[in-house]
Amino acid sequence: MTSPNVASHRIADQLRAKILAGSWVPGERIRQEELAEEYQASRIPVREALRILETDGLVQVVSNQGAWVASLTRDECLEQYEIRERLEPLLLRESLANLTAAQLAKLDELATQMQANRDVAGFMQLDREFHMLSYSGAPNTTLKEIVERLWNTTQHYRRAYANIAGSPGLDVTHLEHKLLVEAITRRDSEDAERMIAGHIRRTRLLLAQHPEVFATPTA
Amino acid sequence: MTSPNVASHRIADQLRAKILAGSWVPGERIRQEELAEEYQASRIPVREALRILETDGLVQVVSNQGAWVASLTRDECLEQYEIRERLEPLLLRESLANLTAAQLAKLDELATQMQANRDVAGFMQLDREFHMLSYSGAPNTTLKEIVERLWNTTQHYRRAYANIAGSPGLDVTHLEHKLLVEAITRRDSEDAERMIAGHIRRTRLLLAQHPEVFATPTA
DNA sequence: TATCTGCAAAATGGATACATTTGCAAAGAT
DNA sequence: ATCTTTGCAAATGTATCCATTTTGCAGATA
Repeated sequence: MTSPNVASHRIADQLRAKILAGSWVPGERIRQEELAEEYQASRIPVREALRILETDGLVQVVSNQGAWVASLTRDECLEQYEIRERLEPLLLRESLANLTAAQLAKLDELATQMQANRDVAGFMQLDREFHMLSYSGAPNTTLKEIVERLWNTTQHYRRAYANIAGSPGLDVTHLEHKLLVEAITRRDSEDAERMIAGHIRRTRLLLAQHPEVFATPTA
Repeated sequence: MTSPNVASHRIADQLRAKILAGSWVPGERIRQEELAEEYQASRIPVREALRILETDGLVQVVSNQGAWVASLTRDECLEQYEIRERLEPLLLRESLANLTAAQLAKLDELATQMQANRDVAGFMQLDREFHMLSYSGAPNTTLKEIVERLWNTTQHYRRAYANIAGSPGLDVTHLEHKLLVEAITRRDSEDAERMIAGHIRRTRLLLAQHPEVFATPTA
């Protein structure tokens, strides 16, 4: 429950958006006073916000040392993709039957938009909206939260890869999206499960081939 | 990284232990001032502690209303068991090859101890130690964290069921533990995966038959 | 009797000030 | 020259005080 009239939530929301958008990158130090000044508040709500974002998996807080934008090693990132390969098929299966015709149409529209879109920021947003919409029929609260958290923590590396691959590199991805929509529209849960697992798996294998995505900027 | 010389962590650690031990039950209101007085601190570190425990899934915090010990509906609890059915086999597989002979011996010893043990509190502790040890060979940090979180949030309902079932009701559980140890000792990952998935699944189906476990005490 | 209104008590949210810890840099010793 | 120690500056951790929100009850009204 995120209420915008509470400072800690406002700060958390804005910082979350900035991290997901890539304005803050993994490993970057977060100073409490800096944020406090930026958002015209004291350090107390800033600290609350950092804890909230820690729950989201976007920030790491260490006692007496401070906070950093959460970062993953290559192995950790690949591990999270393996987890997604196990969980998202389950989530999609639970969602499938409850998606409305309007939602199915919107899924197809999003897949088409993504294909036409040329910039990475647009792709990131549409891709996320597409997949989350495909899960929106599921009543599973915990599973949704876990999956969303995994999307959060891997978002930066997905973008880094998209930047490297470029638009032509995403052609297969767009095809997969179309096939996924088709399976979902047929309400074919087995096929849909296979598609989403394969979709995630292919991305994992591609990411594994690009260690430069996980290189630390400096240090 | 939990450092005991920071008040917020001390409070979080002790409250976590109390919740896991069952001294605080799901749905119970947590008042900041109460905790502050109990632990001889101001409300600031208490608030931090509540956020930390929220990350653990043990506490739910709502703006301007307060904090409660996290509680699950029947459906949510069963959902978490389904998630465990997908994730713990993966975790066990990753762990299997790296377990030492000494750890295998300890696993068998724990299974035997559990069988001999007659009180529920002892069972809860030994059972948790047993399964966590079986996963200790895995390098997967995120997966371990997710699984541990799921154990935390479902702990109360597992205990409630153990109390209802009583010692004789756990006979099959003990047998499953022995079979699991055997499969692990043979380094048979396929068999071990099947065993752990079935073990979790059976508990889920038993829990599903006991709605009284999820009854809210009052209100 | 049931419902609504409004005030007061209690609990949470936040700001300021102070305490403690950490890390780095410069000085000293081996 | 390298390693250790010491001390200071910067950042985090906590306490106290005040503001805001919520909640529950008392009283009025239909």
